Amino acid sequence: MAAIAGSRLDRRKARTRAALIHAAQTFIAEGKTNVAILDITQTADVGMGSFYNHFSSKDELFQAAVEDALDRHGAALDEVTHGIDDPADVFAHSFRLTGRLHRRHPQLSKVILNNGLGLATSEHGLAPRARRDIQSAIQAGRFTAGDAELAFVIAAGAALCLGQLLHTRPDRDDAEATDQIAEDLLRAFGVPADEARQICRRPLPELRCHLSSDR
Amino acid sequence: MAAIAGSRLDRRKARTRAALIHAAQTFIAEGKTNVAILDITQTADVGMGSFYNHFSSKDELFQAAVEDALDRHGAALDEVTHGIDDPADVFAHSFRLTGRLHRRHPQLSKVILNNGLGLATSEHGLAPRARRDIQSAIQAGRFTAGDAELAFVIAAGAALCLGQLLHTRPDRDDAEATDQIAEDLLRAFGVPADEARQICRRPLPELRCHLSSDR
DNA sequence: ATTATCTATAGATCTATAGATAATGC
DNA sequence: ATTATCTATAGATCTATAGATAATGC
Repeated sequence: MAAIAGSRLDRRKARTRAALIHAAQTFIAEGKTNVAILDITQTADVGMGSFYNHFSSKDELFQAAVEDALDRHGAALDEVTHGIDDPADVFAHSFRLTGRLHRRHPQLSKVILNNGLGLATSEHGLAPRARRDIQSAIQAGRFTAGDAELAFVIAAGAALCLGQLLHTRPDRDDAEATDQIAEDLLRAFGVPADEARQICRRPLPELRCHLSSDR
Repeated sequence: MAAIAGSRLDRRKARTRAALIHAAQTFIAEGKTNVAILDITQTADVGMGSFYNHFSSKDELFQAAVEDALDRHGAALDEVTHGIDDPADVFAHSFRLTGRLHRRHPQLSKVILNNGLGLATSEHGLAPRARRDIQSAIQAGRFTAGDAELAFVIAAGAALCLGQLLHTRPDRDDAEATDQIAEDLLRAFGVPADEARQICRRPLPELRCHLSSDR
């Protein structure tokens, strides 16, 4: 929509790069990380030679593809938590949105899940935000947990495994399961039960964009 | 030690297979799943042709290697929980042993972690045992959690992310962090705080064998 | 005699680049 | 004139097997 910065040449280049990243995400989501570079460029509808204008190896592309997915997720999180002051509430909103991601944006979700525990150590996406929120909540006295890092371990692990569950059990209600776990986590971190319940029942705003690599 | 079943020929075959699996685990633990089959057979000190006597593709070998790691872990869990009746206690022992695995048997741990969320859906290793224990504990009234599957999601996620943490933060005390999370989980599942604390402070027996693929 | 292993390699596949073409800038 | 793209391919790499050798069974 709005013209992206740079010359037309820059935009063309960005388009090719985006096509490669999108193709890579398609393969990652399918668990096919052994595809030939030619397969990727064909899926991206781009000449084989163009690949090396942007990435010097398949690994570099895949890393960029995961980072792109995490950044989309991160942008969605920022949007949904914008303007919320209570860090416990921010944390809960982020977790609940993440839980809804898996069904609504399965490709994005699968790229993140396929990266596995990389999520927990990444500086993009959910991890840095959850760390920040947990620390803030502890400092503000909203969480009584003693060790922010251990609280993060529990939350990040639950977010990942929940995603896995929602993909392997299509019969389960995603919002219900997600909100239940969010509530459990708040309680585990020291939020009173009734308040935890209330926070996790607030309506979640709809998202605008970011999210889909199939935009 | 004790003679393994079968003829000498069978034992020779088993030795070759084990060498291939062990080599595969070495590479998986390093995150190198793109190695050539020749690299694997050389690491296993086995002829290239022998590979196809045992596996029809690299993928098949890697799957077997992960399964072997999970089974070793599972055998260790069974040993450490043998004779314990209270399912909450069995669960806690399993979790606490798993936490100690990462530093004591880093290769085994890394094979499991590298498999990522596959742990949660596998029928080998921790997952089936944790499911069983959580269900038993709920039925026995030891856990008050309403949904065994969601409790499992939280526990499995925590076990995985904890492993990741213990590898990326060598300064952290592994037993302390593990036992703290185990205690948090018991409380989250409805065990009274003082009892949860007590369970997670019991001494853990030393293990005999299984565990190391570097035996 | 049978079975598993090893060595060596044909053929398939993939990577990375060279050189040609097309699009944009000025 | 410059920059990005495309096509085509040389050379590297890998897979899967054929055929030879070694170990075990009887």
